[in-house]
Amino acid sequence: MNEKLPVLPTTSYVILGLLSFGAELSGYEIRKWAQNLRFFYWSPAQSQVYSELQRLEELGLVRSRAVQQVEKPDKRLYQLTEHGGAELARWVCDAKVEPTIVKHSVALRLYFGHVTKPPVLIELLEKFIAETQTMLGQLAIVQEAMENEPQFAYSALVAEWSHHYYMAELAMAQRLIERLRQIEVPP
Amino acid sequence: MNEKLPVLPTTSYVILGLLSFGAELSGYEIRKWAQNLRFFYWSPAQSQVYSELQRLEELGLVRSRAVQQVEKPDKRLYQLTEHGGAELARWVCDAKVEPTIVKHSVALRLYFGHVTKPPVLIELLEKFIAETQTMLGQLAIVQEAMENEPQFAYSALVAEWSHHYYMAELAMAQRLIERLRQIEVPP
DNA sequence: ATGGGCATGTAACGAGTTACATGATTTT
DNA sequence: AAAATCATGTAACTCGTTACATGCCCAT
Repeated sequence: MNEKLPVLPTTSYVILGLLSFGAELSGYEIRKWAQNLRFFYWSPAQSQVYSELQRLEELGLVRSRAVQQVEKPDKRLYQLTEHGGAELARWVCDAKVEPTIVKHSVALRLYFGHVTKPPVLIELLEKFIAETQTMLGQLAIVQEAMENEPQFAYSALVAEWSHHYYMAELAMAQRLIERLRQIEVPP
Repeated sequence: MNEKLPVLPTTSYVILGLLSFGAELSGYEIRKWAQNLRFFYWSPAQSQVYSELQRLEELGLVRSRAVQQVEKPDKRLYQLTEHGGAELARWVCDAKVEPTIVKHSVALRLYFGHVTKPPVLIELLEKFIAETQTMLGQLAIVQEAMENEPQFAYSALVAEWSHHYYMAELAMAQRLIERLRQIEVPP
């Protein structure tokens, strides 16, 4: 088995990683957890999670068992195999550092700011600030749930990283609004 | 024409936006310019740019003309149509603020830090710092080229935003290394 | 003469989304 | 009674990448 493991997309490692915390998880649970990573890693669609799980099982990186539940729809619980754990560790340790992918549509729209007027851009940045504050609020909830849980020490570290990132975004958006106001007045 | 314009991917607006600076551009030039946006907006593959241009022309948002060159391969130069300019302005002003997509594979690997040991993670963060410094260097070159060019005032603003972002990433990675060193020693 | 930059494009594939379908349970 | 949550999955599609193919110019 897996003599020549195909190159897996990062989404696969997200799934392997979540299973590495030890709990047996359903596709549904993996999906919900993956959404909490959206602060630093865009989470895939629900259907993507299920198809990735199928592939990972075919590759022998995860194993599953069906659970018949009383008065609830059937569940399939997944866990990491030895191969899966080894492959995850290999990826975390040895994979080369890829540049971070950012798709910042607000920055992009500001880049094309000449097609409109500063007040419109200020409004855009104000909406962005509101969005960012919402994200910070959601992040705080996730952070609270991890407090003093030693198994989530690294998760907490990354959450803190995200927190700083969103705070910096907030500060920068506010500074840009100030700048745009200065342009707005003179002519 | 375009009574019902399909929903366009952001990549389309990147192309329309670059053409909105006024110059007639070839696919090749658009691609090269788009790469300078990678600091805040991941640039698409070369083949993607060409196929997007074809679609935009079919939709009447851009117009092209072939240029026969002496002793050089033929060139096709694109420019924005009125429709294209209007659609771009509509997008910049009216499109709703989508959450920023981030795919931070280093943060993700740190999140799964429990599968390895702190020294490995420190090494990972050091590589990340080196990568980030490279990005800052490349950004500085782009920034220099825009200095005192009034048509690129907004571009310069966004470049500054990116600069702050990478500086914050640098600071955070350094802080995380300190933290990991503290974990490393005691047990 | 070898490699890099200019210039365009196609074919095949994989990643990822949207929408749909089903059905039970729990909460409002 | 309606809406949200739990739970899984398929089908159709688009986005985007990789690899390939071509050919000329320019610098070393």
